[in-house]
Amino acid sequence: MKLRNGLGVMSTSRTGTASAPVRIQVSRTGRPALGARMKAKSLLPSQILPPRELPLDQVIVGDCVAAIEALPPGSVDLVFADPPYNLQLGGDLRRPDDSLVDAVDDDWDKFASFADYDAFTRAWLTACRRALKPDGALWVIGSYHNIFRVGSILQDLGFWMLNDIVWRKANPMPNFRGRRFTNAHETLIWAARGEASKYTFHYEALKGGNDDLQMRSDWYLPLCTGDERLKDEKGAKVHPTQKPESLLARVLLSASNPGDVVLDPFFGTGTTGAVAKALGRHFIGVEREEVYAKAARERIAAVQPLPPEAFATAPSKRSEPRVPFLSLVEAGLVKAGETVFDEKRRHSATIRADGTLVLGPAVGSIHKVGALAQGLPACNGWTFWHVEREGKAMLLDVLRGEIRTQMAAA
Amino acid sequence: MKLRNGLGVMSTSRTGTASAPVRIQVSRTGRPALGARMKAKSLLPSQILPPRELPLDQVIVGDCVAAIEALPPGSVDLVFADPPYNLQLGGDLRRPDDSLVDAVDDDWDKFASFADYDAFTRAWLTACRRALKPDGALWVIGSYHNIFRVGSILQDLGFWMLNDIVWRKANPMPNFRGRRFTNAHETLIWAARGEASKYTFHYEALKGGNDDLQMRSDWYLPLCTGDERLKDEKGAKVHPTQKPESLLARVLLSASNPGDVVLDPFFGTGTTGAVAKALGRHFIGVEREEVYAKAARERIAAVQPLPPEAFATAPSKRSEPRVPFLSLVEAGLVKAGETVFDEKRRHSATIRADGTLVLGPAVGSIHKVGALAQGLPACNGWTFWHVEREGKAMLLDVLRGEIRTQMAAA
DNA sequence: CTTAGTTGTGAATCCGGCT
DNA sequence: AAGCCGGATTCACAACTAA
Repeated sequence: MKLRNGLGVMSTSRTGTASAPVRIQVSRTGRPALGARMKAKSLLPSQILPPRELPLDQVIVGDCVAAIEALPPGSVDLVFADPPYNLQLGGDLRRPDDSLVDAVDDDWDKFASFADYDAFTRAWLTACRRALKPDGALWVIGSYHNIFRVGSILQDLGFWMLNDIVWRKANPMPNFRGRRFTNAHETLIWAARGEASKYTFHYEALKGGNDDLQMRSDWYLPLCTGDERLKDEKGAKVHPTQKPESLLARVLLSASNPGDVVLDPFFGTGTTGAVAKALGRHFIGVEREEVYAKAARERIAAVQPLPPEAFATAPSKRSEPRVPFLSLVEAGLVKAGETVFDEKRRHSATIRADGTLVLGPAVGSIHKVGALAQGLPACNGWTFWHVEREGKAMLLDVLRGEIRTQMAAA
Repeated sequence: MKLRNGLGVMSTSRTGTASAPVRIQVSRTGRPALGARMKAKSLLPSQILPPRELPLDQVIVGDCVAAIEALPPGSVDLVFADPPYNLQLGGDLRRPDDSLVDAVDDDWDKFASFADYDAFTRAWLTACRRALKPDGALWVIGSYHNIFRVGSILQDLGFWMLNDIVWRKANPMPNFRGRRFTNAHETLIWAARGEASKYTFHYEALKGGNDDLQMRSDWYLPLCTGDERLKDEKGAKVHPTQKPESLLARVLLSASNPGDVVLDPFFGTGTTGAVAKALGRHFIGVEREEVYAKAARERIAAVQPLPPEAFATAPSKRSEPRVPFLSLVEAGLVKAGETVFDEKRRHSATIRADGTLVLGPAVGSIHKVGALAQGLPACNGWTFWHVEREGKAMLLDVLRGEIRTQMAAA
C-alpha cells in the first residue's frame, strides 16, 4: 500500500489489474486521424477524441525507434524522454564508510563511442519529431555526460529550444572522494517541434503555484525515494533511475493540456504514465525491458486520477535557504583580508577570499576556526565572530540576516 | 571610485595608468619554457616563474584563435572563456511598458548557422587545448543557445568533463511575455584538458567557505550590477554581458593556484583579469574590440591585489608531508609493546618496534591490520586506531599532528 | 508513544606518489 | 610504465532499532 507520492495522490494498491503486454497495432496510412490534427487548446478536454489507432495509455514493449515510427505522424502533443545517459563509469566507487555505491552499470547505458551515442540520439529524436503534432513540444532530461550531445542534435533536427531547466536535487549523492563539486543537478531541455510551433505553456497556473512569482528555470525537488520508489520483492529498486513524480507533474502541468497525448520513448517504470493518468493526460509508453514495463503497468493501474481543480499546483519542497559564509564575502558584506573577533576581543582571525578564516597556521570554516580559538570541539561561527562596523562590533549572524532578506526572492 | 566588488576589494580609482595595447610577441620554438613545465603544486607561489615569452597580465587586441596559436604550447594552467552566445533574437524585445530591452544584438554575436558557430567553437577550443598544460583545465560559460554546441565539441576534442555548474541568478531578467520560464541561470562547464589530467581543485577551501559542506554544482550568485558594472560617460553599460567578479572568484579559487596563468580568449571588459590580479594569479586576455580592451586595462590597473594570506592555498591533508608510523615509535610518542584499539574498543592490536602492528597471527601496517580487524579491504589506520593517554583514548592522527608540528619547527 | 541513535542509499565519468 | 599501497573521503532523508 502506497500512502502518498509526489502528487499527494492516495494510491490504494500496487496490485491493480495488470494489462497484458501490448504490441503496437496502428494503421500505417501516413495520415493522422482527425483528433490528432485538432488543436487541443481550442477544445474542452471532454471534446478531445484522440485517434482510435493510437495505443493510448499502454506500454509498448520493444525498441523505441521502431515503435514510434509505427505511430501516425503528427499524433502526439508532448514527448517526455529520459534516455540513457552514457555514464562511462570506470571502476567501482566506495563511500568513506567503505560501502559500495550501487552504480548504473546496466547494458542499456553502454555505448561504444560518442558517435554511437549520437546516432542513437538522432534516431529516436527524429522518430519523435515525426510523431509530434506541428505545435507539439519535447522534454529531455540528462546529465553532463549526455545532455550536450542531445541538445546539439535536437537543434540540428530543427527543434526550437524554449528553456533549459535545472532540476536541483534536494538530496543528491555527495562526491565521496572530494575531487569535484557535488553533482547536484540534472538538466532538462524543453523544445518546441519547430520555431513556428504554437507550444502549450500554462504560465498562470505555474505562477500561482509559485507564490505568484514567475516560475524560474531552476527547480528544487527531492529525489525519488521512500514509498514512491518502486521496489521488488527483495526490497531492491526495480529501476536504477526512477524519476520523481513531482518533476513529471511540473512538466505536464506546464506544457500540456488535459486530454493531450504524452509519448515517453524510455518509459522505464512509468513515472510519466502514472503522472499523466493522475493529471488526465493520455500516455504512450515505449520500454525495451519487459521487467520495467510490467512494473509500470501495475503501478499505473493503481493510480487514481485527480480531479481537474487539483491540477493547478504541483507541490514543491521549499527549504529555508542556507547561507554560506562565502556568500557574505561575495556580496561585499565582509571583505577578504578583514579581521573578525569574538565578543571580548580575546581572539581574532582573518577572512580569506574563499570564505574561510586564518588563525596562525590554521585555515578553516568560521565554525572550525572558532572552535580552535576557544579550544572547544565545536562552535557556531555565526554567533561567535564579529566584524567592526561604524566603530561597533557586529555579529556575523546579523549580516547573515541581511543576506537572507536579499535572497528571499528565490 | 569603486566602493566594492565581488571580492570585497576596495579599489580606489578607475583612472589608473592604462598600459599601451599589447600585440603578441612570443617565440615560436614549439617548446614551453622551463617555468611552464614545472609542476606548480610542488612549489611555493614565489618560486613560480612563468616563461618570459608569455604576454602576462596584458590584454592582446585581436582575433583569439591567432593570438592563442601564437602562445607556446602547454603554457597555460587554466582557461576561462565566455564566448559569444549566438543568440537568435527575432525582432526587438519589449517590456510590458513598451520600453525596449537592450538585447545582445552586436555584430560579433551573429552567426549564419549552427555550422558556422560550431566551426568557430572548434577553432578556439582547439587553440586553447594546445595552449593548455597537460594538467590544465578549462571553464566555459554559456546559455541554452550555445552551451550544448560548446559541450559537444569540447567532448569531441578530448576534453574530459568534470562538472557542469549552474549559475543561479539571484536577480534574473523576468520573462516579460510570460511565454516561457524565467531564464534564471547560465551553465558553466568545467573540463580537464584530458581524461588523465591531474587537474587543480581546492576542495577544502570551497567546503570551508560553505559551512563545512562540500560545494554543490548549483551556485547562487547575483548578477553584475551597481558599482561593479562598467558604464561609459553616458551611463550606458560598456559590455552587454559583463560577468560578476564573484563568479570568477569561485572559479579561480577552486580551480587554480596562486601564480597560475589564466587565459581568457574573450576578455571583454576584463573580469577575469581583475579577479586574477586580486587573487594573485596571472592572466592573458584576448579581446577583439579595442573599446572593451581599453576599459579592461583601466579597470584592472585600479585593482588592488588582496594580501597573500587572503588567497594563499590552504594546506590540505593531501598535501601535507607523509609521516611513517615508525616515526611515532622512534619519537617515543607511542611505545613498542603498547596496545592500540578502535573507538568502541571492539578491536585491539599491539605495536611492534618496527612500526607494524600485531593482531593474533597477523602482522602489518596500521592500515592493513585495521582493515583486517574490521574485515574490510582498506582502512585508514591513522583515524581508526587509538592509544590510551591520561585515561582517554587518543587518535593516532592527533599524535601524527604533533610530529608534523615538530617537523615544521625544525 | 516519543525520541534519540543507527543504518542504508541515491544517474558518479571520484587518488596519487613512489618504486 | 605499471603496480603497489598509503591513506583520504559524504549529505540529505528515510527507515529502522533501542530506550
